[in-house]
Amino acid sequence: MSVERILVVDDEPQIQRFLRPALSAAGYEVLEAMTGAEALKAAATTAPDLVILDLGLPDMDGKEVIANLRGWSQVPIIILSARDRESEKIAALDLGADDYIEKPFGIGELTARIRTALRHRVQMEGGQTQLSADGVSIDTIKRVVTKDGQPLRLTPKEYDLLVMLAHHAGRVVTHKTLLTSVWGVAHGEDLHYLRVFIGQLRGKIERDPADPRIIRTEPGVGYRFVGDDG
Amino acid sequence: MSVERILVVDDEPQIQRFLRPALSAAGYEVLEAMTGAEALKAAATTAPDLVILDLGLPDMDGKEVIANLRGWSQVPIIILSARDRESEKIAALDLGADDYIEKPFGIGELTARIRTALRHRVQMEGGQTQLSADGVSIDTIKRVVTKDGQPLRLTPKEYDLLVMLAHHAGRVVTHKTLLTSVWGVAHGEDLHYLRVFIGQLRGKIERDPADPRIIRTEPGVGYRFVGDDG
DNA sequence: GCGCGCGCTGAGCCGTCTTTGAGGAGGGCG
DNA sequence: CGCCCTCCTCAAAGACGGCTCAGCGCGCGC
Repeated sequence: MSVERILVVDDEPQIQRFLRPALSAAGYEVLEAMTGAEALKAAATTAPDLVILDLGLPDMDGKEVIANLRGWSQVPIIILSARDRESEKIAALDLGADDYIEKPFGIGELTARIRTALRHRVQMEGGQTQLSADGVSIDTIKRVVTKDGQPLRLTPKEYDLLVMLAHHAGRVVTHKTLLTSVWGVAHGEDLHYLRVFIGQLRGKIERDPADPRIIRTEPGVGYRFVGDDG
Repeated sequence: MSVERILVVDDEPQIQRFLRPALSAAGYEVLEAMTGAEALKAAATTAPDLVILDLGLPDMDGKEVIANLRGWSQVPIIILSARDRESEKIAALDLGADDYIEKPFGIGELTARIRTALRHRVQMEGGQTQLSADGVSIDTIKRVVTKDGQPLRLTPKEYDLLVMLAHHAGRVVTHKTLLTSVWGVAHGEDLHYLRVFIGQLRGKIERDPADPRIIRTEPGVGYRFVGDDG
């Protein structure tokens, strides 16, 4: 397993200064966000393995952040909060948070709860760097896509879209997940973008774009990348 | 979802007297055990959906119970404890417990954490084999339904309906439950939708749609998904 | 300035899914 | 036996989602 990446969302610098070295020492890579908007953007662009979220953010309610994240991502979320009102806890957990820790807390407990949350995560083949399907192969390290050995010219958006789909090979990726990760959280509803770019991608990678084998449409839900193993 | 069964392991009668009515009121079926040995036996024989475990047991250390359970079961475990030593929490979580709640606690928080833990279980089960019945198998992670190995084309509503029924395999799901979960609360009375779509589903998954084996009609009540195990 | 590649937007067409309606089979009960 | 309630089937409309194409704007290199 490669190093897990944790997004820490907190507007208090002292918390960041406390958590960053502690989590680094525990072997995690730490990403930071100070506001809810930053957090959503970072979650979409960097796809962290876990999110630690302070409920008290300057720009939006932490509960909104949870709800937005859960609209398109299954990433584990651990809430940190100084508020110990039971209704807050219940609301956050029912919105989809995975754990809720009250301040003050010990770093040992936090890392133990992080390990627990990461255990829950459904095992996926995220670390793949080489994928292939029907003559098309993707090398995410070289950032090169070839079809029958010939290199293909893909635009940045086309490439991001293809990689996102390929990382979830065999599974359906919802419209919202694709839009959020490729275009950003602000475009989670712009379905039309997706249709146009899927069309362009198919034109480049499919043998017969009218009968797509690699990128299948799942009506009303999203798209599915079908790899060589089915 | 059928009624989830929760095993409460605690040797203090007042805790049992407190939890039993509270959990029953929240819609769960409560099983009880007073000792670690009883708990392990009960877990093995009744296969509860979740275990609530007090660390302070008379006959053995709660941590042993966790370790033993984890040797053969993935059932979610929530620890209750009056001991708030951080090392206890860390040890329990790293042994495989899913959550750790300190006494005293609110019943609202407990049920919220129960819901969270049960949510995880559904995710994990989805990753496993998933249900099969009479040649039809459903994989909710890939979102694929196959019949005798051949993938089936199901529309979104058909798929939602089938998954809803399969999640409650062996039990009757009422018309109203199906309608509100697939079509939304506004269509809780549109029984006709259900009849049409059940008909379409049977046409696709049953060997003989006129003599349905997988989706049985329960006249006046609802429908029942019958899995391979009965 | 000019051309080009890329991303975004709008319009139109098409196929499928959903909804709706009508008609008929089966079973319980007076 | 005949009525009525529940359930099933079939078919057609309309709505919706999906695909394609054409065009515009922007930034970059020449």
